[in-house]
Formats: sequence, C-alpha cells, structure tokens
Amino acid sequence: MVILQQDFVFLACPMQSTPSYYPKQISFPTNTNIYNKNFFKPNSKAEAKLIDAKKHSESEKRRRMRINSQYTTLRDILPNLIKVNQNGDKASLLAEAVRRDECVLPGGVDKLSIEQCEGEKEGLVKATCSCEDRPGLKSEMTRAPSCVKGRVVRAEMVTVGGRSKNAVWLQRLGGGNEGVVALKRALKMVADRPVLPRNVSKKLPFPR
Amino acid sequence: MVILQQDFVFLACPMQSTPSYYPKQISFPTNTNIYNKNFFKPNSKAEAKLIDAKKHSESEKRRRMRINSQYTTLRDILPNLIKVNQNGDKASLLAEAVRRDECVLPGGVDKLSIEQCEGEKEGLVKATCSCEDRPGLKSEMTRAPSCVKGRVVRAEMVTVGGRSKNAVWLQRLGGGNEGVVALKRALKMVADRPVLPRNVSKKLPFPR
DNA sequence: GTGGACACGTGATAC
DNA sequence: TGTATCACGTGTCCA
Repeated sequence: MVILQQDFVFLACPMQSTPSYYPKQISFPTNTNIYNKNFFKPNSKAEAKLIDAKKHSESEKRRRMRINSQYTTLRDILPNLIKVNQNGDKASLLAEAVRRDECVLPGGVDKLSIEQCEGEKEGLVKATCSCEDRPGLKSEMTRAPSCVKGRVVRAEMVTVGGRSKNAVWLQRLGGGNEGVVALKRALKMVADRPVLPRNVSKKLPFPR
Repeated sequence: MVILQQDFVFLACPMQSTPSYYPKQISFPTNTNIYNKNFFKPNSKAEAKLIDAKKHSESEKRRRMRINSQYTTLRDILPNLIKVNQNGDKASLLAEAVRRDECVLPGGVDKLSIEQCEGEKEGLVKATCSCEDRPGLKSEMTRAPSCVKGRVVRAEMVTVGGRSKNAVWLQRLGGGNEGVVALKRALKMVADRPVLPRNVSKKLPFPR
C-alpha cells in the first residue's frame, strides 16, 4: 500500500506528537559504552558497583520508556469516551484495549459460543467462532447451520493475521437445547477442519 | 444477550485461569483498617511512619496487580504468533494490542486516508474513514464516490461503541491527484455531517 | 490529611 | 558472562 493522502481531523483532543515505539532490536542511543569496564577501568570495587548500578538504572529507564510510549499510543487511538471519564490510568487503558479487542477481533485460541439475542420476537441466535482462516471459511460457516432448523439472516467475518472471527445470526432455531448442541457441533466441524498447506496432496503420507 | 453455550478448545496453550480484572470501584479485601491511626494508636513517630510505609507498599502492590491482570488477559486473547516468537514482554504485548486495534477498529478521532493498493492491474484505491456512527452511514460512504470516476468494488464497516470505521475500495479512480482530492472531499463531507439526536426536528431553533 | 497514580532505583532471576 | 525482564518499596505529585 502506498499512502496517497491522509487527513487527521482532531475534534476534542489537541494535537499530540505520539512517541514512536522503539523495538528491542534497534538499540537506543545510550552512553552505555563509557561504563564498559574493559574500556574504562574503575579504581575500586565500590566504583565498579556504582557503574553497574548506573547502567542498570538507565536500562530500566529505557524499558519504562518503551512501555510508556505504548500507553501513549493507546491513549491516542482509544475513543474519547475513556478520556472524558477520567479513566486514563494504565489499568483502565489496558482494560479498554482488551475489551475492544475481545469484542471484535479473533482470539489466539479456537472458540465457539452461541448466544440468544434478547428483545427479538422471532428468537434470534448469534453463533460466534474464532479459528484459523482459510479460503472459503465464511461460506462454510454460513452453510453449516443447514443441518438445523432456522434461517441464517446475517453473517460477519473479521480476519486479522491469519486468524478469523466469524459470526452467524440464525432466526427461529428450533429444537431447544438439542438444536443449540447440533448447531454447535456443525460449526465446530467447520472450525476444526485442518488447514492444509498449499500445493500439498490431500492424501497425507503418514497418519495424523 | 444470554450465553447459551460456550466452548473453549485450547490448542497449543495450556489451560490458564485468567485472574479477573478488579475495577477500582470495587474495594479489594484489604486489612487497611487495622493501620488506621484513629483505630490503632501508634506508640511513636517512627512506628507511625512504618505503618504508613506498609499501607503505601500494599496499595502499590494492588495497583500492580490490577495492571498485571490485564497483561495476563492480553496474553490470553492475543494470537499464538506472539507467544511462539517469545514476544511476551509487556512492551511487545502492548505493541501487538495497539497494532491489532489500529488495523481494524475505529479510533477516537475522526480520520480519513486514501491508499493505492499495490500489485493491482486496474488501479485499486482504498479509502478509510473513522467517524461517529449513525444510521445509513455505510450507504452514504458507498455512494459518496459517485462524484468521481471509478467504481466501488468493495465496502466494509466496523462499528464499536458508537464509533465507526468504514473502508471503500474504488477501481479505476481517474483524474490523478485531483481525483484523490475530490474523493477525499466527498468522504469528508459524509464523515463530518453532524449526528442529530433522535426525535429532534432537523430545523434547529438556533443557528449552529 | 488521605488515597491514587506514577517514576525511580534496586535485587532477583532467566537466558 | 552481560543483558534482558520483572516485582518491589519508596518519594513525589495531585485531587
């Protein structure tokens, strides 16, 4: 992607220069070398200890900066809501990031959940599923409920970094708890289907 | 929503009991009261100081616990990728959470960006836009490019907490940089339209 | 005066 | 080894 034009329209919050994140791989500009004992011989054991302490505290300071620059970024990208509520402290910031992530994005472990949507006259049920992404996953997810009663009225998919979160809404899912169990089984089969590497024969040469 | 059935299928990572987040409102079970000087008179100034220090360090420990329980949750919900790369330290964890959030979810400030998709023969352009959600926003976003050349081949929307992120893909956007500017202006008009409160006449009784 | 939030330097520990 | 990360207790600032 080549960014052609980018516009930032700041509403409530003032313009802030976001400190960029310094990855561990890129060394920070430090004066650590002058403390190197091979380069600068200390006069005594006490002096050596002091130098070590200084090195240590400076490296810890850099670590804190790395972490805090992430908090600053988080403060910038999270919606204003959290700021006006004075919930800008670290724990609340993290909690909000977790809440947003959990709500929409696929998790790292395979999950399957079925929920009853309240306030719906015709009994709307939402089935959510996180798993590895693969071609055709969404249509398989949408077709899976064909083994139970009910009609798919909506389907959503969000894929990030090879992991996929699928949601399917079903109207008039019949059969009570048995219907729920059957739906769950059908979706689980789709989610559990192994992702075969491309250009590899489906007949595996060894047992799984 | 009523959760009917929820299934967790742990693949690579072992079962972990995630410490739940303790919101600040709910007081932690502490023994703080026994340190209350009105309740338990200290014998000396030194003793009072020691009690204060103890109170302080315990409250700081609770704060650390609040923050760290969020990191644990984050470790659980972020995809495995990050774990196998041994990037489980706090800064990397935060960076990954930021990356995922930024990539898909709407931010707290209104944004508008237009990107050229590389490797596309027919000149595909992606326009992204974060703003307040409102009924009909997606269709307005999809219709907005009608004032420029090109065809909308795809549109996506993610809405979380009243904020919306919209993406529209255009094929064969003509007019060079002028086309980009015109597209930007059209989308900005849609994004900037004020959200009127429900059941309020569109004819405002006072000038804006 | 009280509690909450943060930065700091230090000891422990892992690789 | 040195070089990371982390938890801890403390000093300080602010509401």
